[in-house]
Amino acid sequence: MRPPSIDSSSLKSPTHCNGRVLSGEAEPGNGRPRHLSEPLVLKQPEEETSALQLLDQTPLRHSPYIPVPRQRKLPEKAGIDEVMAAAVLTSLSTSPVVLNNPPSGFGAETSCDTWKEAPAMSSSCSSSSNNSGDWSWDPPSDLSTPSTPSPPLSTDIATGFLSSLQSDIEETEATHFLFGDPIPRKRKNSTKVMFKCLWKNCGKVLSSSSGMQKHIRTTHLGRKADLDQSDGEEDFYYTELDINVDSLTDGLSSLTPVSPTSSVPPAFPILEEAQAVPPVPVKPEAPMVSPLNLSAATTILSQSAPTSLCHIQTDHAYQAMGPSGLQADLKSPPPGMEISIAWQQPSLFPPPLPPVLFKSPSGCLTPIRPADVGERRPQVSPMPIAKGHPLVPPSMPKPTTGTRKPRGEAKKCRKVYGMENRSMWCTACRWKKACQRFVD
DNA sequence: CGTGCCGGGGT
DNA sequence: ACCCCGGCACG
Ligand SMILES: [Zn+2]
Repeated sequence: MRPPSIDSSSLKSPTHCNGRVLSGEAEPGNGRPRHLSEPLVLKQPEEETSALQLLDQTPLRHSPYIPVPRQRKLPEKAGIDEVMAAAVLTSLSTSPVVLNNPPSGFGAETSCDTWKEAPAMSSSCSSSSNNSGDWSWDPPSDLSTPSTPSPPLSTDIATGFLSSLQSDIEETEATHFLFGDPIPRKRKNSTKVMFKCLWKNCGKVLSSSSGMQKHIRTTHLGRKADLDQSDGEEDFYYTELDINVDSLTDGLSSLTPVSPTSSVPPAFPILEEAQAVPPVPVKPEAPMVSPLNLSAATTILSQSAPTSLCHIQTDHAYQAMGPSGLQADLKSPPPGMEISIAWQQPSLFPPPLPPVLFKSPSGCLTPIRPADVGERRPQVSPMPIAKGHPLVPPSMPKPTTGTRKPRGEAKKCRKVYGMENRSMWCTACRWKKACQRFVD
């Protein structure tokens, strides 16, 4: 259509004379990451090393025992539990603090976000080759958080959600690792749900969760029978079984692997009204039953590690992805050695700000983005399908004021380097995308 | 009004 | 895939 003018085309020469003229002062003439051969590059190893050291400080060797329900032993392998705990602990300690929840810390909402960001998170946590996101924080071959396979555990994790959305980080975690996603919910078919008691020598099976809870409460926890309140603690002691009435699959139903086709991302039916286990089950008369107190601990645990157990965030996936392979070292870390953080910067870097670890207002370090609650403004509708109800038409819908996007408060490349040095920005910033270097 | 970045567009 | 920018929410 438009007759191309020679001028413009020549100016725009896509080959190497990129159009970015401004900010050319400090630049050799063009290309942004063109300083590979500069002596500065030598500095890189050092930075890296220090970073590594920093990491090393984590209590990796002796996991100090975690305040975990002692009674809470599942049918088998306490060993795995330990491993799990260790893993969790490790992750936790590696990432100093992850709970930096802005004002609105809601249950359902949170999980909603979780699912959304979950993929990204898991990718940087344990997954190996999952670059689903456009510019997901590309995780180097990161091998930590061994997704310990645990048959029985997984069984109940598959459904654990239904009972308590935030029952236990362990389970939730495992779920995420196993599926890398939200979990499809349950069979839509003619599947009957049963609840099986996991207590030591009790294989009781009931058809209602409330019944099961009651059973556990009274029979195993030795609680008052009349007490209707459930602490959510019971959830740990029973599991849910899907009995396929249709094809009579029977058996254990095991978990139904998420089918790629029907992932139904948004549908997160967590409506724990049945026993609305509050975040802090501080019932007015809680005796001092040991197993119960744990519930508190558990809760805390799950809070302190909300969805994001990642550690260290390598910088921009963008430039790192470059064919030049700047991140050579994260290729194959020596066996036994995990965490091979290799944050790098193409080159020159009179760092106005150290790129790893950022501290949040609360004074804690925030290694990686919380994988949720951080952004996403149009998340809205904590409650799905609000079927046309003449009542309360414009009540909940608080588009702007209600659902405010916190927007991280860390200075990003733009501000740090300024418009002048735009070439120093991380790729994401240059493209007006979520900053990768100074992630919240 | 600057900043951060989503969504969408161009190549 | 790379790159850019309109436009908007947030401060
Ligand atoms: Zn940036």
